[in-house]
Amino acid sequence: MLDVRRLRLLRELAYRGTIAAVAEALTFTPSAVSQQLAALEREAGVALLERTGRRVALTPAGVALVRHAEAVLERLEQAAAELAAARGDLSGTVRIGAFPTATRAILPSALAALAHSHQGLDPMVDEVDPAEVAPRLRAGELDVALVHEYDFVPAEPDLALDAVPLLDEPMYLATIRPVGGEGDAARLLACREEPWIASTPGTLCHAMTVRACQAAGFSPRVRHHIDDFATVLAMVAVGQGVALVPELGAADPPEDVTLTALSMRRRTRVAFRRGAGGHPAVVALIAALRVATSHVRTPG
Amino acid sequence: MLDVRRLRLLRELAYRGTIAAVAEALTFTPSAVSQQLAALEREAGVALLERTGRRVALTPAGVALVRHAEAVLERLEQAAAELAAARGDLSGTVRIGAFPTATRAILPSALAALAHSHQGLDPMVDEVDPAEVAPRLRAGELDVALVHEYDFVPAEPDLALDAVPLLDEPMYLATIRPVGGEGDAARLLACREEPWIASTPGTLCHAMTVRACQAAGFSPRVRHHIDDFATVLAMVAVGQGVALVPELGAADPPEDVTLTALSMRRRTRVAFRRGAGGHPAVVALIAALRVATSHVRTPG
DNA sequence: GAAACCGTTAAGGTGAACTGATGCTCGATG
DNA sequence: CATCGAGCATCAGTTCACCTTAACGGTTTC
Repeated sequence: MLDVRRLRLLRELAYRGTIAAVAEALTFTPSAVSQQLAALEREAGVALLERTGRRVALTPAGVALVRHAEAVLERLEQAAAELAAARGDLSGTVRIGAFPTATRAILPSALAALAHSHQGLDPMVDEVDPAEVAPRLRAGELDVALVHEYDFVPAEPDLALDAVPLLDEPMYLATIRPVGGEGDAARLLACREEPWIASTPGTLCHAMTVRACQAAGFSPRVRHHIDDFATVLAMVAVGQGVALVPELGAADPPEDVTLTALSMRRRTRVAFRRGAGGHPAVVALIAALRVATSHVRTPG
Repeated sequence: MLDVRRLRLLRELAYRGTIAAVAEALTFTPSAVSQQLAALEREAGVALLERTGRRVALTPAGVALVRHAEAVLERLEQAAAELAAARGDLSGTVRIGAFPTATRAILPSALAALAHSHQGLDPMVDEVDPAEVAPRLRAGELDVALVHEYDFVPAEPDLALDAVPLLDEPMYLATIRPVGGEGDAARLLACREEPWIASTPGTLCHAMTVRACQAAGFSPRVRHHIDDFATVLAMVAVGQGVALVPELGAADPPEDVTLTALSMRRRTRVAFRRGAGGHPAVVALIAALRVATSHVRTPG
């Protein structure tokens, strides 16, 4: 019988591309991963890995096997979720991953709601880099994660993960003076000469600002890199530049700031391992998130 | 992550009902099975087994978990089948289980066809007790098996196994003198005073004869217990009794024997582990069986 | 009431799997 | 072209999980 632990290594290899990365993700040494994959290959009787240069790639047979691995792992996840539901007590730790912006804007009230509805549940928040969310969910280091998806910055689908929509907010253009024009492009173009305030380079929010401006036909001159939208608005208020902020980041804006609604939107989703959607802790957390965001949520 | 090997033990327990039987089926000691199931239960956090007297029974949570185990094992079987197909060479051993009657009547020509079409394949036949077919298929000791199903003796469905129909033959009443009457019941009743020749008690074929007569309204007086239908016909020919034989057992009957076709039938199916239907060796063997039985097969 | 059966527990041995070290190949860099 | 680093494979050593043996307690049956 094929060893599921080894299949898990193979799946991880399909996502990460190198044995070293797999080893780091699952806290093994590369040696162990190499040995186990070699054993899997021997057992399979077919070449699953192809040594190309100093990397390894999956053969077609390897890719096919990964699909089966996904299915098996999903079903095991379902089984675990059902056991947790049968356990009933709903205690234990839920590990939540979130970007800094989501942490500040959504999680506090969600955790309050969760504490109220499920006292036994012990939430544990990890602020994680967006790129690390998917791997850490797969590896079981996180149970649920909040992920954003902007127009112009689509999230790539992950076969091992599932997600449900949570928020769908409009984006606002934050300026000092009212902005004229019709349509997103015209309004952004009206600010092409202004200095811009964006998030830290490398983040989704940063890419969102840059790409939106590029779609309007210009490259923004980014003066400040600030992640917290409240701070961003404060900077806008004192004339340091203009910025794009989502509705959740634009609550209670400074008086001097003008917010112009755009048609572009930010969608927030709750991601979890495929199969874990029935896990009572996941269900409870999603419910709490919905409660916490019910005043913002717009029908998507 | 739930351990699939342990889930396999749990599934086997669902079928067999005692830990000792599971241990024997999978060639472990009862101690090992007990320990592993205890570990699974600890891991699950829910009671999966209920100690009732000197036996154990599955709790509802245990039953639910078994369903997941079935699904996982089926998918692993599929993966293995796909790997075998990718391997392509189609070598190795196929273990075939069959009742004695099937062995004699079908397998020789099927194996000849297989040897012709797939030289690399190494068939290995095991004559097995009907009751042992399902467990040994599940345990991986057999890859395919021929199973019979008579009217009055339906086979019980097995969630872990799959099967395709192979044969659907009429049954014959073998006598010395022509039998009058219309309908199966009338014809059998005409022989109610005759001595009967049936198979060994405990076999399906034995049950078939007894139940058919009971359905006709009498209990047959069984004088001889003989499994081989050719021998049965020879006994009928010398006046030792009457018998029910399937078409495959009635090829080339002795001159003195009268065969009266009945409406009751015997269906033969090829069983294999769920998920293994795509395994090239299974595909090849089924094809060979169809070739070997094509002269008998009636549209079912 | 004895015997057979079944499941659990404790103790001990074995093998699988992981770590750490070493060597090799490939690719990038100056 | 030489050097360096990244990445994978292999080998030896160790640890730990799992299985077996042995012994015990409870239950059913004759």
